[in-house]
Amino acid sequence: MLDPKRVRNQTEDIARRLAIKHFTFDQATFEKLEEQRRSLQVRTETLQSAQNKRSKSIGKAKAAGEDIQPLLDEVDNLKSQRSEAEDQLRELQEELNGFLAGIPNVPDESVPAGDSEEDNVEIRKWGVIPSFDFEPKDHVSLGEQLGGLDFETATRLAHSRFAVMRGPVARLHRALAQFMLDLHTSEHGYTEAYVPYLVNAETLYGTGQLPKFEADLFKTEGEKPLYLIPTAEVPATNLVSDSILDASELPLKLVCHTPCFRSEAGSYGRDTRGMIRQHQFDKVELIHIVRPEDSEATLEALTGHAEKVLQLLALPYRVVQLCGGDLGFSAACTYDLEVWLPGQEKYREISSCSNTRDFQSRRMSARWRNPETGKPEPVHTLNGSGLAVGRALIAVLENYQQVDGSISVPDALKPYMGGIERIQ
RNA sequence: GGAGAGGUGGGUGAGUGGCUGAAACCAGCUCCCUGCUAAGGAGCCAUACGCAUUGCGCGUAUCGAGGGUUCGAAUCCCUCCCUCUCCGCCA
Repeated sequence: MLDPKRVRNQTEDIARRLAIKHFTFDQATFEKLEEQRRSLQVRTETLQSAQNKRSKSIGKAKAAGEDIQPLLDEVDNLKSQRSEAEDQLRELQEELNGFLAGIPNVPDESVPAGDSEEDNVEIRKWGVIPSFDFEPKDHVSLGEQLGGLDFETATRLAHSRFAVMRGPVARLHRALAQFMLDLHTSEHGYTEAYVPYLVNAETLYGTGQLPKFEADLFKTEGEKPLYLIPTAEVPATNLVSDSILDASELPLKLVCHTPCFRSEAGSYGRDTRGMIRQHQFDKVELIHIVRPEDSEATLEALTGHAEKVLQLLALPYRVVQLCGGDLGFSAACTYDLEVWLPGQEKYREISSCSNTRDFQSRRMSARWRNPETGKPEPVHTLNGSGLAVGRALIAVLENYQQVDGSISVPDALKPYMGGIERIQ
């Protein structure tokens, strides 16, 4: 949610920057709604105030033994006017809220213009792209050959876009998650958190998935529906919703390993082969809750923490800054980490690190008490994958493959593999 | 799932229809006193929105949530949610 005051005062600037995100801000509608809201609110409150005054004087008049009938009549009249104004105000308020809730976050000035992935800007590269003296396979053939990746059975049990893992490959998957969790907690100062995998609509509203992106979510049946989380960002960021944090509690750094569930509506035909794009995948998520003045530097640090995972796994990658057209709804600025996949001979996204500034914190009412003003002010929230576990598994399989189709275990993962040095 | 008890400000906790946005205490903040420590004294101390901003400010809403009764609700009624205790069930 954008700050309504800011939208009012800097309308032109907001509209210009939202255009970079390919969002057309309907200034006329906003101004009309805002003006109506204001006059209705004043009217309602004035009537309410008058009514309250009469009601109070009734008590006094009664105690003094005076005739209260004239006052009662007056209140009756005020009341009908007020409830009419109230109904109009409520209706308008809902319309205005709906309008504001649908506006994406304003991108930072640093965000490059562009329409899609193609226009993202490469910031840096790390590592050496491995050269094979044989034709490298992709993870699907490698996984099937090892008996560790099974998509057919998963489809029988559930649906397409699910995977079954077995044996050392399943263990490698677990090892990756454990390794990431240990790295972030012991080297990068994160606190581990375990959170619900099913959340309610309010929680999803807080981080920005609702109301606009319900189609991407799995929803449970029932009187009070719950949704499977599409990322740990949702429950983990909402840990601070509806609260006022003390300055001494910031920054809050959380790491969270969860499965993620995405319906991937609208992605038919994309990455249908293999486990690049699944309905269910694991992710280790990094969350920062910070003071506003710290969020820019924090995004750099957060991205560095995710990069460290790839560096320790010796997987070549590059960092790109997302262009306006590729930026997510809640993000003001995003860096994607793209890992090299020899099977595709391409860099593919393995992490996305975003600064949402006060966009999510306003929606979920997460504030801190600023010692300088003594007032509660919205915190800044950031999130980043550190990393997507399924895609990390793909990257390890493809980059560490040997000529015979076996996989040598990366040094960093050996402590987690119970003595297995090679998967074959 | 069944029975009972309860949800009030950062915390404890008073408050059964008007003078209660809410006593008191604790924590916190400011000032005074004090050689240090300890103790003491005075005051401040919820949030959101709006109006006015030359300045003190003023208004509305909020006592788990929503609805109702009433001129007037933290207080009465209804529904829901949550917490605790006991029972059942289970990991």
